[in-house]
Amino acid sequence: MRKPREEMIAETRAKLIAAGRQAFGTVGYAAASMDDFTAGAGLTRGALYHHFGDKKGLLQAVIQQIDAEMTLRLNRISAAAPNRWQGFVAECVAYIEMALEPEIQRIMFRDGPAVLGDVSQWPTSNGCIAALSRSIEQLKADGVMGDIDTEAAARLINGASSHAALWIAKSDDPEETSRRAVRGFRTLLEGLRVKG
Amino acid sequence: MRKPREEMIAETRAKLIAAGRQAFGTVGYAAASMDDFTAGAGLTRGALYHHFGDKKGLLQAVIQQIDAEMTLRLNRISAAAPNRWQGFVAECVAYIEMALEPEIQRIMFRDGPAVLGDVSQWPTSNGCIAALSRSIEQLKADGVMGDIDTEAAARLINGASSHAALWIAKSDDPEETSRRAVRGFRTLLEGLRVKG
DNA sequence: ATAATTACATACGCGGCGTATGTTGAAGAG
DNA sequence: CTCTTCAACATACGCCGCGTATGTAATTAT
Repeated sequence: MRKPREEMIAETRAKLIAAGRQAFGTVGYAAASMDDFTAGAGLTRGALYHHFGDKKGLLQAVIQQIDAEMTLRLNRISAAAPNRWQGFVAECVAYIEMALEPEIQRIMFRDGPAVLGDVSQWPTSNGCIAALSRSIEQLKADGVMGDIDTEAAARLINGASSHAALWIAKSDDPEETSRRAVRGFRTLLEGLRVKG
Repeated sequence: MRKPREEMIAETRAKLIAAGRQAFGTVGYAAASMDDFTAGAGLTRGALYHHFGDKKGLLQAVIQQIDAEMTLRLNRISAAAPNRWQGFVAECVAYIEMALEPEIQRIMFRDGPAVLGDVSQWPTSNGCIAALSRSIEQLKADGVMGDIDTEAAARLINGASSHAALWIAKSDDPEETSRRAVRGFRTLLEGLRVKG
């Protein structure tokens, strides 16, 4: 073997991130015992502190990983749409629906902001905001969307989406609530569209 | 004195809520030591557990108090506007600006949801959502706002507002960012208005 | 070959939380 | 008026989790 060393290290890091992600996503950040989930990965807290500095550092790494996955999914969805506007709407709807997944919801929309502050401000993990901004910029260039500050629009839409997801997830009838939220959201977006 | 007993009890409760509110609003919920801030109020953790059950119970009481204050402020603002639509917009803008206040931001938009789950779902502290919903309902009845699910609209707007506030608060130039956010927000609301 | 650094594990102390157990003073019964 | 009872707290104790300091084995550098 050429580089067993670096591979082992990368593997250790990956194990810790996976273990933390699992724990944070289920019991939540505060209730996740470092002793417990590192032991579950066959390691100790020593490894965690060595690689990530502290508990927050691991959370940051987990968020970065999830954000990358979300960004990839969003890009694929918008690319698959027949035109830019529909791609944009699909992207937003997908964002709401992703926020329904318990792991994403808990880590990205709850504990993340609470522990690290506004996550979208972190330069390492603003992939989703950036993806939304790109879509909006293109729509404005195409004349499909009216005059609105790009970043402001991206953040307002981001906020509406994540809150909508929380609303859906906590409701008694998530399916029905999801339909209501998505319909309202489409109406909201339609208001930004230039009428032809 | 007629009822010194109940007054003392209410005073104790008020002291605990005030102390917790101060601590939660500055150092945050997780870092707030119950021993410390109860001692600051001349009490002990025993009083806290007696009245509120646990730390989360106190947070809930604090949130309820703040929510009542916010609701009152929002109602006054919308009532002071020349017409319903302007009152509604002013209400939304005020909501953004309230979310700029550190105490409100920290407790209502960060630690609250992280610890208790979606706060707007709590029957005791959904005053702001209810206020928004009432305004929207009236606008729809007046024919000023188009067809959109009332609660969905309220929650989407609520989410956009709170996220906008986070964005503003964390930015390098809050004044400028605030202007951008409010402008974008007005554009967003304008899209929901029935054109005449 | 030895020195130095990396990648972890182990050990220790501290602080915070929850509970179990007092203690005091006020309300109600006789 | 006295005794009982219960509410409104304070005190005491133990557990758990975090952070750090230290130890150790393996790899790399010289």
